[in-house]
Amino acid sequence: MVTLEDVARHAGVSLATASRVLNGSSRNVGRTMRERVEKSAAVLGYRTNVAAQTLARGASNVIGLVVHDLVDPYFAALADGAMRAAEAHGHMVMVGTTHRDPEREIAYVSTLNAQRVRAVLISGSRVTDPDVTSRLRVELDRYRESGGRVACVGQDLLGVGTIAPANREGAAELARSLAALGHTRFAVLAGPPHLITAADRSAGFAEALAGLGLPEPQVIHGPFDRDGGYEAVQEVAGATCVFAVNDVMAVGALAALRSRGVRVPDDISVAGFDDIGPLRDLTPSLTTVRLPLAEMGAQAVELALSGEEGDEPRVVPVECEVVLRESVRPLA
Amino acid sequence: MVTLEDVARHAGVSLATASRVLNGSSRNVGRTMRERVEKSAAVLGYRTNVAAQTLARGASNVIGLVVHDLVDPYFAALADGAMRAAEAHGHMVMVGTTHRDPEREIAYVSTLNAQRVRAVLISGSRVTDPDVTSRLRVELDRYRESGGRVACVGQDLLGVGTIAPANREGAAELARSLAALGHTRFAVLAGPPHLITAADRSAGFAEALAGLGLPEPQVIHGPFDRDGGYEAVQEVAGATCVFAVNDVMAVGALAALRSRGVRVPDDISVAGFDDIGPLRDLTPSLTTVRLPLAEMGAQAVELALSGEEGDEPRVVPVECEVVLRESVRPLA
DNA sequence: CTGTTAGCGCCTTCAC
DNA sequence: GTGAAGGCGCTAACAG
Repeated sequence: MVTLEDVARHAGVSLATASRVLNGSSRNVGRTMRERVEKSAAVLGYRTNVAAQTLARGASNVIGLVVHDLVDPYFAALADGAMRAAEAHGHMVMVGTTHRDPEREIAYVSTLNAQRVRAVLISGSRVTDPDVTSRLRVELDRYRESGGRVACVGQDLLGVGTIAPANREGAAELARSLAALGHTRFAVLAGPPHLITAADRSAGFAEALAGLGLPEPQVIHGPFDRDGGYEAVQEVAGATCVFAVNDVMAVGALAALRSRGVRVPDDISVAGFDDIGPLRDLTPSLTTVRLPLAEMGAQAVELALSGEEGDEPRVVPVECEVVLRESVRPLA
Repeated sequence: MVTLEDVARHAGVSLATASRVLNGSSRNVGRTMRERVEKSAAVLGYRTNVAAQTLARGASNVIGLVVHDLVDPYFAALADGAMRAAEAHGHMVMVGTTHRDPEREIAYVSTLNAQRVRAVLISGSRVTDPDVTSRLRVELDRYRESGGRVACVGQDLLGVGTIAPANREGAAELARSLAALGHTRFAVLAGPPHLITAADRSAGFAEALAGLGLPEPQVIHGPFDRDGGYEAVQEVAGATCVFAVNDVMAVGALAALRSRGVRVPDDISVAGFDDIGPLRDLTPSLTTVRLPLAEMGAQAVELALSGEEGDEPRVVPVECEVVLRESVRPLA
């Protein structure tokens, strides 16, 4: 293993000088020495030992990202955006997948703290259980006390900078668009009650309907994934339009309806939420609420990295946009 | 920032003892001291400084994963499998996304080397350009010389342990299955010529047709992504069955056909390759060749971590399985 | 079983 | 502009 010292010796300069030219210091080094060092480094095949650098500097150049499930295109898109932004700052991204277990979210923050990552990004819905939320907060606070930066994508419940999608408003807007098409009887595939994102979308939708004087939607709970949508839609009764609180569930719903010979949108309309890229080519194409996922990931990086140590955490609202597509049709 | 020394002092023991109880050492420590240390650590909120640990141990506990594009479900699934396996070993995963630029693959290996990661996983198709391949090899060799482990998912061209999907055979098998259904005139959406995965699948398909005495397929090159499939399929002329060398391209092809009012499978059959999970609910459901993506990711981790320093690199073949679904229909 | 003591590789003030 | 030297937090011999 080639060390800085090897390079310095080979170049006939001091360790300090070698350090200054090889690892971005603000100090100036003379042309001659600089070139000698660079050449020696190249010849010997020197690679900075980031661990040593991190130890000496007290700050690393990696960003930790905690997601629920990388296979879910929602998080893949978020991660992609975060990685692009991180790279622009010269950082790498370390990913932790909780597979939807909130306890592992806490464990990851601890692990990332141990890694002394530059920043931690928490993404995905918060849960209603105040106990896990507060334990996560404790862990995050501990991390921040030692200089760590944190940002969250989702609900502003952690006392940290947050990229906050307008789930409630987006769902409400969707409800109004759907109602404008003549629908009055709705069903909501609402996901699990303990997931706040799901609950917000469901509530926003219902509130908008109430605001229009329409009857309450039929609310069906279930898992937040494809199979959850598949199962939940079986219980729909009497609705002309189904709102799945995320696109992945909507896909499951479409599959279930198709398998039962129910035509979408002829027999029933379906809408989702998120506007997942890889799902754009579904047939029928899915009416949904678009969230700029990649951007949100990038924003989270910027938010975490920006600002001073003691700043009040900022909350950055993210607007959604209703996208009407084939899976919904106007009611005669 | 609480250090091991703080904990040791607080517990009234030596640094060594504290280290032994807190950071998995094989050495034994007496009940009393052990408990005192654990309590102090908890009270003070101690978190191991992994950078210091890595420096002292000369080995980190993170695994580097290089992918082409995380948003591509192929890589998301691979990454998921790798992360699960890594976690079983107590490792975390750092992801680098090349966005399909081979140069960045090389750069990432260098960066991951600097991080002194425990292992590097290279995934995604190799390219035909011998220059970039050899430069990547040089970088990998440098890393391995300093004790790094490497595994590759794809073609065995890097001189490292490799998880090698049977692209050629899988495509050949698919060709035979399709031919058995009565198809004789095929088109292949072949992706870019420089991507070996694409080339292998295309070649395997053509060879199998030749072996059956069938005419050569129409081969259409283009990008390896959704839009590539969309564009390429427009040039298809006279085929009754189209083979897109990956599922994502097949989705693009389906979209293009639909937009032109061409019905699948009634007017033309379409097949893909990979069996991407989130695409299973497409209509019509996609005939494809299944690859156990998550498993492959996990296998890559095991392969990289296993074996002795100087072992001959192993090549682990991965079999594919043809999955016939609705997008293909027997020819009258 | 427990403590002492060198480093691990690099950064960074402080002199020159 | 350049060099010398202490220290970042932890581990792993080596003694006791």
